[in-house]
Order: sequence, then C-alpha cells, then structure tokens
Amino acid sequence: MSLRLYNTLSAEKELFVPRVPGKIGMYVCGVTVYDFCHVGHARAGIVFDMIYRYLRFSGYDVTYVRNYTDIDDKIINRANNEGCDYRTIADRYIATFDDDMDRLGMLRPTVEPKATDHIDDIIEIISRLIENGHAYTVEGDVYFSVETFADYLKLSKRNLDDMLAGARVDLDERKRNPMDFALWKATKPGEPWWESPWGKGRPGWHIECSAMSMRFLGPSFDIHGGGKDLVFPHHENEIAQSEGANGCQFVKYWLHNGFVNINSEKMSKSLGNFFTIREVLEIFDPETIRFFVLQAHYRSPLDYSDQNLKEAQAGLTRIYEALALLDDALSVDPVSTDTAPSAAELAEKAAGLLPRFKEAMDDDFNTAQGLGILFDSVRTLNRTMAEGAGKSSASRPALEQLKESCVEIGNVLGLFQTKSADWLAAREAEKKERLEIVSDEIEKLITERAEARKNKNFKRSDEIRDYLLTKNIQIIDTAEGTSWKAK
RNA sequence: GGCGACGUAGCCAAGUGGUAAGGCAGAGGUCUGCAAAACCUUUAUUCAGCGGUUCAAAUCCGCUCGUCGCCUCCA
Repeated sequence: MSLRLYNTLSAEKELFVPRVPGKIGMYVCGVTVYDFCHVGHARAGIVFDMIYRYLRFSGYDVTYVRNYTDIDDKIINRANNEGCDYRTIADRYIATFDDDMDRLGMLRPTVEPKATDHIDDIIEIISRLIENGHAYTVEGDVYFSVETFADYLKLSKRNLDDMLAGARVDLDERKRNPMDFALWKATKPGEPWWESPWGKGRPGWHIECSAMSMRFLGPSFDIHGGGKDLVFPHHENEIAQSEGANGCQFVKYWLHNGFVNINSEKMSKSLGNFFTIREVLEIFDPETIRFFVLQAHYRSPLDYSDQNLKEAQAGLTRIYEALALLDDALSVDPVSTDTAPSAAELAEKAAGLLPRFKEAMDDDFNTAQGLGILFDSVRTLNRTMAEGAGKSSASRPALEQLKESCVEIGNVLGLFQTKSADWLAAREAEKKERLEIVSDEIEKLITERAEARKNKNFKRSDEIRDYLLTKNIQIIDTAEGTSWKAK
C-alpha cells in the first residue's frame, strides 16, 4: 500500500509520487503575525505537523517550509493603533505563535522564513513578471494581469466571468481587469517601505509565498498546504505568480485542511467567534487538543465545543490508561507461563496494529480511522490484561510489540509523548485543583469509613462514600486499601 | 446571484459499489458488603427525503429539503 492523497488541483485522491524519489519539498502557509492565534490556526498547524511526521515516518527526506507573513495591512494598522513600529507587532506575534506551536507539541519546520527577509527575492520575481508581460506598473503599484495567465482559477475551479458577475471586488479604474491583484504596493505616508525599481513600497499579499517557496524549494515542488480558505485567492494567485515567472508547474499536490466551526459556523477573526490557543490551553492539555483535531479527518469540518473537548479528553484518557497498564506489566518480570484465553487475539492485534494504522494513514492521512484501529487494540489489551496476561511470560512478546507500535503511532500523531502515569497524574491533579474539599478532610473521612466497614457498619460507610461523591470524590476500595480520585 | 462542500445512532465520527469501524453517553451482567475501575453483552434492517442505474448503493445519477463554505482579510 502506498500513500494516496486528495489533491485540490485535480479534486481527487491521487497516488503520491514525489518529484525526486525519497525526497519531498513541502510548503505550508503560516500566519500573518498581527494577533494571537486561535483554534483554527491550531488545527492547521496540527494537521500539517501530523503530515510532516507521517511523511518522515514513511521514510522520506522532507524539507518543510512554513512562513511568517510579517508585512501586511493588518500588521501596519495594529502598529498605528498602538503607536509603534510594524516590526514590534510582527516580532511580538511571531514569538507568541512559536510559543503556541511549541506548547501544542509541533515539530519545528525545516525552515521558517519571514517575508521581510526576502524582499530582494520578491522584487526579482516581480521584475520577471513585468518582463514577460504578466504584470504591469501603475503609479508605483505593480499588478498581476490575470488575463495573461490562461490557467488562472484552475485550483478553485471558477471562471473569471462568474467571479466578475458576483462583483464584490473593488473597481479600480487603473487595473486592466478588476481581478488583477497587487504584487507591489506603492508606499503611503506612515507605512514601512523598501526601495524597488518601481519606487518605494512594499510587497502585496501572495507574492511572499511564491518568493519564499522558490528560495527554499525551487520553482517546482511536491506539496503545498494551508487552510481551505486560502484556495482562493491566495493559492490561486501564488500559482499565477510562480508559474507565470518560471514557466513550469509550481506545485504537484495541493492539500487543504477544513475549518474549525463554532455551532456549525467557521471560527474566524471577523465573526469574532474564536478561542485563542492560549485560552484553550488554560483548560485542556495540549494532547487533548491534538487528539480532538486528529479524531476527525483533516478535510472535514470540526465543531469546537467544551463538550467535544471533554469527550476527546475522555477518549485520550482511555488510551493512556491502557498504556499505563502496559507499562506496569512490562516493568516487572512475569510470574507465570499461563496462556490467557484471548492471547491469540492479542498477538494478532499487536502484530496487525502498525500495518493497519499505516494503511489508514496512507489513505489521505485518515487519522480518525487510525485512532479507531488503536482503540480496537486497546479493547483487546484490556481484556487480556483482565485475564492475567500481564503476569504471564507467554504474552510478553505481544505486549512488547503493542508497546512499540503505540510509541510509533504516538510519534506520528504527536500523542503519548508523556509517560502514561505522569499524564494521568497530571489530569488527576487538575481535577483535584477544582475540588471544594481539602484532602485532610477526605483522609479523615476515609479513615472513619474504614473503621465503620471493619465493624460492618455499612450504613455509615455508605453515607461517607455518598457524601464524598457529592463532592466529586470517588472512593476506590482495593485489596491494598482505600484510595480516592477526583471525578 | 455564481461556484462548491456536507447531511451516517442521544452526541462526536470512519466508511466512495458487496451488505454499517471507533470514541463519548446509556442499559443489563461479571467483580464488589455496596460502589468505582476493568471486562462481557447490548444500543442505526439502516446511512436527510424521494426517484433512478445495478445481481448488489450510505457509497453512482437526478430532484427536493436542510446546513455550511468560497466569491472581501482569513488556517
């Protein structure tokens, strides 16, 4: 089985064949750094981090480029509002972006270029576009002439006439076609600027990605990714610029992730219905957020809600509990040679886990199915453990294989990066922080209950248990004694 | 108005021609003094609706209804 992925350009799943065997160039649109990132940005980051990890796991040598767009109208506006330099704003939000991504457990891309470090590259591409007739200058601005590029709109599959009929574009008399877009903008008072052959100005949106991808990956490369909302105009325009300048295919495979929704509506800055990554990290741990994102296919919409995050945490906890069971069993020597009734099934699940996971991932990165397969193994593991497999030398090879496979899967998904016992303890500690009862009192009541149970005073012991339950304390009786945990 | 996507159990969610994964929640059972956890069993004759193609459709085609997205900055 080899990797197949959905290519926005062809609108179908295609067999993935890299341009150079064994090597992959991948460019993903980062963010415009003018504010904190929200959960929608987190999804895009997590999805492409997962893709990056899986491609590497599959044996490819991947060059992963993700840019910062650090010059743009919004950054300038914000700087003006705060009375500071655009650089101050850009640097501040580059730092918060990095921090958010690190906390979410993202691997750093191979290169993270900034648009303003590539002004020369941008100018060079624009010059070429003017030379070969794809662009024209007007009063210090430079526009791309969409009518000169026959393939324009091939990615978003529209046509110019329909787009114009909708007519929400600004009518600028200086443009040859209303759909022409800016490659270079002449400077206005109070704006940062760079020298160019067309006078002082700054790059338009879109051109920086053509410049940076070309610089680090060449004129033609394998994978370009981003959110669905970038298909038009951003990626469409990148194609026009890059193919117009280089005369060769820009990108072989276009990948686009679906949105995060709130009540079925797209989470977005303009609607104001967003939660920032740091807000959500106050409530949920990073892996819960990753798990939540990866439980859906990357192209599907994903509804964000407190309830859905809680369910994700419950699901992830189930896996971590199984991993803890596995860790405990493997940390001590086996004491029997008995074969558990389900031992054969466990061996089969252990051997099949990784191949089945790969098969799911090879089908357009189907992490939802991959996690389903993992849960399937978890159920079998729990059963055999309940049958005593953990103590038996007969089950060791299967348990070890299962453990190794889980580690590999975790490395691909960016999950299970914490020792199972520590992760569970951390969740437990979070719950305890929310309790309205001090542990001294709990301990006192547990002691009293133990006394009552010894005297067969079950009425009193049940009273204590039920009282603690109203305080979200769950009593757990074991052969070793009584413990408790927060619900 | 143009273009496009989606609609699978109480909720979330896989499944693109061969007879409905998985998670959460729920019910019954094993265990327990009673509980909890874990395990076992169970929860969609059915995939928005209606027609059509086919030996066979959640999967393909058409229509209807509903939701959302892009067309303006947006992951």
